[in-house]
Amino acid sequence: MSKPHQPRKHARQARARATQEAIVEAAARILEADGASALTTNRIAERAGVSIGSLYQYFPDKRSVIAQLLRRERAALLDDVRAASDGGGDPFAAVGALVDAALRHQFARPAMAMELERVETGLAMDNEEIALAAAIETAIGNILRRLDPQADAATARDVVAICRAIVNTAALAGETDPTRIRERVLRAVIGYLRPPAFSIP
Amino acid sequence: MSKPHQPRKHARQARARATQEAIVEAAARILEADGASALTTNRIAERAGVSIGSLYQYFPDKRSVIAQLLRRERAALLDDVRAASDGGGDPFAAVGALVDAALRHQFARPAMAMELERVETGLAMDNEEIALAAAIETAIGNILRRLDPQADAATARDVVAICRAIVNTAALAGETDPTRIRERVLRAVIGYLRPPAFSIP
DNA sequence: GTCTATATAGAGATAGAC
DNA sequence: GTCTATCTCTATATAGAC
Repeated sequence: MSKPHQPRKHARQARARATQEAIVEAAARILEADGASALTTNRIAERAGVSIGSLYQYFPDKRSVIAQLLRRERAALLDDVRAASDGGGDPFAAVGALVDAALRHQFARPAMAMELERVETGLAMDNEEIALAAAIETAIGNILRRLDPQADAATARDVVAICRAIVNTAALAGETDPTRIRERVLRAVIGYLRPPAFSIP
Repeated sequence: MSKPHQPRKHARQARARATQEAIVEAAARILEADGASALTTNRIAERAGVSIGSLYQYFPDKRSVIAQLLRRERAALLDDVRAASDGGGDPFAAVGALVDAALRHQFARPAMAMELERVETGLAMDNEEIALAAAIETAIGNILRRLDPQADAATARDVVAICRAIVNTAALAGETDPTRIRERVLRAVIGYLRPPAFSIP
């Protein structure tokens, strides 16, 4: 059998996927290194090693590049959260695993996560993003209800918000020790979930 | 004595101050109504009822308009926090007053506060802003130490972050009842401050 | 001192050669 | 399919009349 000189269809598709992923990852790296204001289509193309024309071959506009990065990150978080909810029966351990997932997600690339959040707020969510966000909220709610039977959608949102806020603030202030931050996040989350025994004035 | 037909110096200064304030408030209203991406110098001038040329008579560049808005908001928060720390001896009441101050600040104009935060992150702080932020942190730390003697700068940052995060998330999700939100913020903050009696896994 | 008109720069996006 | 060159738009900021 001679060497085929025309790539098969799925080989081309694989190459196309790789290029798409390179573009998305280039956007991630720019966010990480230089922030949201540096995220221009020309820079994305340059960093991805393709021309601006090629970028627009793969994505209809800038927004869709960011949207795909968002989907990628959210899908990874969803996987992590679901894995956390599989862990055994101890409710405290489950919440601990949930916090770990959130921290891992936020701490893997803290600057990127922060800048992506900033960009996200200015973007309308499409259907797939809404579905992912809802799935994450549901999965988190399932875990939280093991500790706090009244936990609802607002509870899940608050817990995510607390995790993000403490990690982002710590990262901005130059903290780098995840265990110290984990301890603080857990205190806030557990305290939030279990109504304190003392009275609130 | 005839009607003076030339304004005195401090009258001119007062007019100038009023124009400056009108420009800053116009920026605030644009953030509130249309978000950070709509905050252009032309729109600020238009909304303030002056021409773009006049805006640049009062501010050297766009950044300094935003900076003055930031200073205005931070100074107001500092006043509120200091007032909260004056209240009597009960540490829980003091923390409650602190949370109320933060909520009042964030809830007075939630959309504006959120968008201003977004803009802020992309801006380098000047000396006056750094001083204000430090003063706020110190004042909060003084209150927190009444409940938690180990409270340090990171503690104060975390508490502010928790307040902001829960309020912003709630506002984004369409919640409007401040008392419900206050209860959740207090649970998270008090839980964060007092190490729980049960063990953390 | 306030305006209109405009210079300048950089963004997103497209056209058309190869 | 990928590139270079470029269009178009909109932003910040300035110039110069009044």
